[in-house]
Amino acid sequence: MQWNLDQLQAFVVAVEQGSFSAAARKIGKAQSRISTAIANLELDLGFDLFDRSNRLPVLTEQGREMYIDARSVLSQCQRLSSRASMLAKDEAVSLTVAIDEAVPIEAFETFFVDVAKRFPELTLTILNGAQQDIAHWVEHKQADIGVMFHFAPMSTNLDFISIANFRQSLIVSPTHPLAQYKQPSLTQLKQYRQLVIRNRLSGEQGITISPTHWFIDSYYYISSMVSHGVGWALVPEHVARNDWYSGLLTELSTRQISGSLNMEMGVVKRRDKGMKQVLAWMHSYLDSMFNTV
Amino acid sequence: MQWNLDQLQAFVVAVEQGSFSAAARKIGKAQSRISTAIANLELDLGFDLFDRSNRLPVLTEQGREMYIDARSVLSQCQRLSSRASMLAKDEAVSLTVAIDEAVPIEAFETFFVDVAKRFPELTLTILNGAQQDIAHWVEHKQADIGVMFHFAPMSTNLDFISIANFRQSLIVSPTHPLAQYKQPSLTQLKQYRQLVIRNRLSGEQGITISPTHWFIDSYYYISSMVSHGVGWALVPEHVARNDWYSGLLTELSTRQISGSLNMEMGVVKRRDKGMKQVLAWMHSYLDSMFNTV
DNA sequence: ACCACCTATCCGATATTGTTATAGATATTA
DNA sequence: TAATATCTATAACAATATCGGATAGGTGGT
Repeated sequence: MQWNLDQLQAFVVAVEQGSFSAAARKIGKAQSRISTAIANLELDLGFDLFDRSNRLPVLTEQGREMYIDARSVLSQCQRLSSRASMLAKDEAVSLTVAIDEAVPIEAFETFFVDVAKRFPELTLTILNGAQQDIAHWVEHKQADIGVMFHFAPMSTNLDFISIANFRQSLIVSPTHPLAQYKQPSLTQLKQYRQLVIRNRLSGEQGITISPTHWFIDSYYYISSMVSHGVGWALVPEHVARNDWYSGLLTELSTRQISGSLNMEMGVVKRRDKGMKQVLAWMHSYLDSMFNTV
Repeated sequence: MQWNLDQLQAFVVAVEQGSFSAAARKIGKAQSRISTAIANLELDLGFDLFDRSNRLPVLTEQGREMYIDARSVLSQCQRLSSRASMLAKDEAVSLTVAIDEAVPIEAFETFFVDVAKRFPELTLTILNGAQQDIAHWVEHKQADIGVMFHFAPMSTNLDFISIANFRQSLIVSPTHPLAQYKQPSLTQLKQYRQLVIRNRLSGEQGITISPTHWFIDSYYYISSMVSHGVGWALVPEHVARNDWYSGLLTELSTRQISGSLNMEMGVVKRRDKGMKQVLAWMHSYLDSMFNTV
């Protein structure tokens, strides 16, 4: 392999322009350069790329194959260049987004499509983890940005920007004693076991009402256990919605529960990391996605 | 973009070897070349790739990104080179296989996996078509090789190499009058409409027994019409097998039908096309796949 | 302090690449 | 058929880049 990119470019442009002279004009070099470049390339590859028996060169069968490969090499080079110029402007070219598994992922499908459209060269990595992993990943630089729920203040290294509120649902199994009450009172709730979300790492935890309660670190485990009659729980509305429909869970009124039942969903990022263009764009996108509709 | 492949190679090898000197030894060039190559590359990209404050150079954050891109450019180049050397040896680098839709495709899954293993640089295209399309595609160079059934002699331009025999099944709908007989006689069969396969282009056709018959150009249309009680038909065993199980079709004995009920499945290729290595390999593979087990 | 090994830079010889000019070939047009 | 325009290939020569070797300066380990 001694051929070089100039030869490849000469070849590709010649194919696309249909003649060596036209290619030379297009690139802005002397015609002889195209001619010799392609001749050398052919010498190096070991076969002819063009059939020159006619006035205009026409691709040989092998040339047609090489054209495909040459174009793909050049487009890889272009990708390298464009990513390099992003880096030169101190812009990010790869980004890891960590999303709480309890966040409704459907809401982000169009988001990711739009990211791909807006930043075609961006290498995006998506991590999906339990509640407690998200902030941890962001804080320890395994993720650039995270989307998660929270109740309590974050580590001081992290910025939390709220982008949406979710109502919490009070759920029980249809066979649970509480299921007979449409609007259970606090006293009634306190008689039964409550399953409470609790962040394994930070210790951050949800609203605790009943004196008998278990802490669990995943909303999905919680709703599964609730459906088996282990107790009652407060979970984000969408987490349990599928199970209402299938009859595994019943939703009860939360009117008797004092205090805010809203959970914030938001974006976390490291405080020390600059708000690069991509991050800024993502944030304003998510903000308008959830807050203006 | 004025950087070149030598610079990228110097960069990549330097990363992998951990030092410029080691990279120079590895490539077999003077150390100064690596040093200047990388310096020029950095100058061109607009940022440093290595942090040289320590004894050994260590990748910067941007360098880490560029390393990924550089490696992918070089591997594309390698692909181009290896495909070029195939072409120089007059070997095929891309191949189109056309497969009759009536051929059981499951039989070819491991085949394609093995092709990919044996010829990693091969660009494979698979066409799936009705009976009559296959030979046509191969004859008109839209496919290099075809897998199909046949009864009658082929065009003289085509080689047919038999690789397997399939039994034909006699099928009727469970509600069809013939379904009451386990072993229908020829006389009985002649009383009802037969659905016969017929190649739209070549006119090649299957065994015709009943004086009242329709010609249809797809086995799947045939078995679908048979299941609706339109008539009876002879089709390759596997085409109808799913429908036996689901009760849509009944198979009857073919003992009373004289003549061969075997269909040949085989490989077609143009007679004028040389048996390149890939084709030879494919043929012997398919041969042993069907004939030695 | 010494040694081994590293990177950056300078230097002269060499090779490559680039331009211009020209010759031969092939379509188009009058 | 002859003139014209346009194409490719190649020679001649200038500009530039690349080559290996030598050297200077730095760093880490003994």
